[in-house]
Amino acid sequence: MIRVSDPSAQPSRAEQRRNTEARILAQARRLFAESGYDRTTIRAVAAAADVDPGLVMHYFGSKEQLFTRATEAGNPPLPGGTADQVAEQLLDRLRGSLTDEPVESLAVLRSMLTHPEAAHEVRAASRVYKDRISEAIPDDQADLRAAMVSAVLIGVALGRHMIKLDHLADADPEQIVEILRPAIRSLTKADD
Amino acid sequence: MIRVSDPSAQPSRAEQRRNTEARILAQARRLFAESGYDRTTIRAVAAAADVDPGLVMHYFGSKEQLFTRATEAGNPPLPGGTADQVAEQLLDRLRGSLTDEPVESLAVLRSMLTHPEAAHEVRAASRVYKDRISEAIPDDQADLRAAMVSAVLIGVALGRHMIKLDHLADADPEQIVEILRPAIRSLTKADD
DNA sequence: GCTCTCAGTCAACGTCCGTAGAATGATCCG
DNA sequence: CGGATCATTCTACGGACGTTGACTGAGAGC
Repeated sequence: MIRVSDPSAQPSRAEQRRNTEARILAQARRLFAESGYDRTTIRAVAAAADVDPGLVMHYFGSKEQLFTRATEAGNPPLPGGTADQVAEQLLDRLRGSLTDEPVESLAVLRSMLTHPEAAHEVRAASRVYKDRISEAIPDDQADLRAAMVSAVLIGVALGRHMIKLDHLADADPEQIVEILRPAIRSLTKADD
Repeated sequence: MIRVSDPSAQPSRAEQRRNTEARILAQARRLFAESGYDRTTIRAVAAAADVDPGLVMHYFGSKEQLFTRATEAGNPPLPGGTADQVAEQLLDRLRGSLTDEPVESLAVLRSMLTHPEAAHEVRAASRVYKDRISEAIPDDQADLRAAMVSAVLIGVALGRHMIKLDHLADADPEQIVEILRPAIRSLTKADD
């Protein structure tokens, strides 16, 4: 009997550990996204994962490292291209984040104003955009424009998912994208 | 001798209380803006104001009420007008917030992702914008567009003051306003 | 001058937190 | 079968927090 490939078999010890670890990580992501770093306690994560708090420490070392593990995912880099192509790629990203909310991103966003490491991750993610945008628009303002694109996208995601601004929280994602398209295009174009 | 009008006189008891209260409020604003609601402790505020923690409770009742008092200020309502006029008023507001950072607003912004009441205050402030924008553009998308304007402005303020995005954190305010103008105008215009 | 008021201090409470370390018991391997 | 390994739990420490209530002492009003 081959344990690894038999789904009906009882899990091996290694499997069980992976399962437990994954369960803890999933609950950690959820709680970090809902409540942010400070208000999420290791005890609460452990309870949600039906596990002892000590086990969370045993596996992840500290709350800080748990947060790091829970939020590491990395948005894939943009393909790049012309200014208009980049703008459209950014709008695609936005559309995605408006519908199926990636929970790792929400955990980072929720904590970025009070937890320095979360803010650092946001800055790092923003640089990914910057590089593509700066390539596409050969302007001496390109870097600033790129940063403002990030700021705008962050603002819209925040307004929808966390602050829950009236009319934005429950609007049709496609409509949001349509309204925002000219704004993004104006930011990713040199001069005016 | 008229106590009230003589600045060299020792402060009356009432004056002294007002001074102390103001000192506590100023430090509370500063710390809430720097660290957010959760990470700001009453003990820290009291220490910064050179006062006993019990006194803060005595004057403000609770940490929650201290936060409310520290963040109440209210941005004045927009004058209103045509779509382009409203857009220009919004950009003026932005320019202001990019330079002399009103500390009450920063306290609210810093806490809005983790403290429900702060988020509520942001939603309330956003409605002020919404009303003027909706007046200016007779579109059935007006409410959504207004919310997105708020989201964009919040995103830029956040990116500059709190996340400190590269190139945005130390850019010239006027340049930011210029770059953002077409984007805001595209949002405050019906159709496209 | 004698109360009364009130700004301000002090010490303590109960609670919750992150974390440490010993204990337990099932599983793995030789 | 027997010992090593390791997933998991239990108990507890030390510190920080919001909040409370008793206390002190200087000014205000009569």
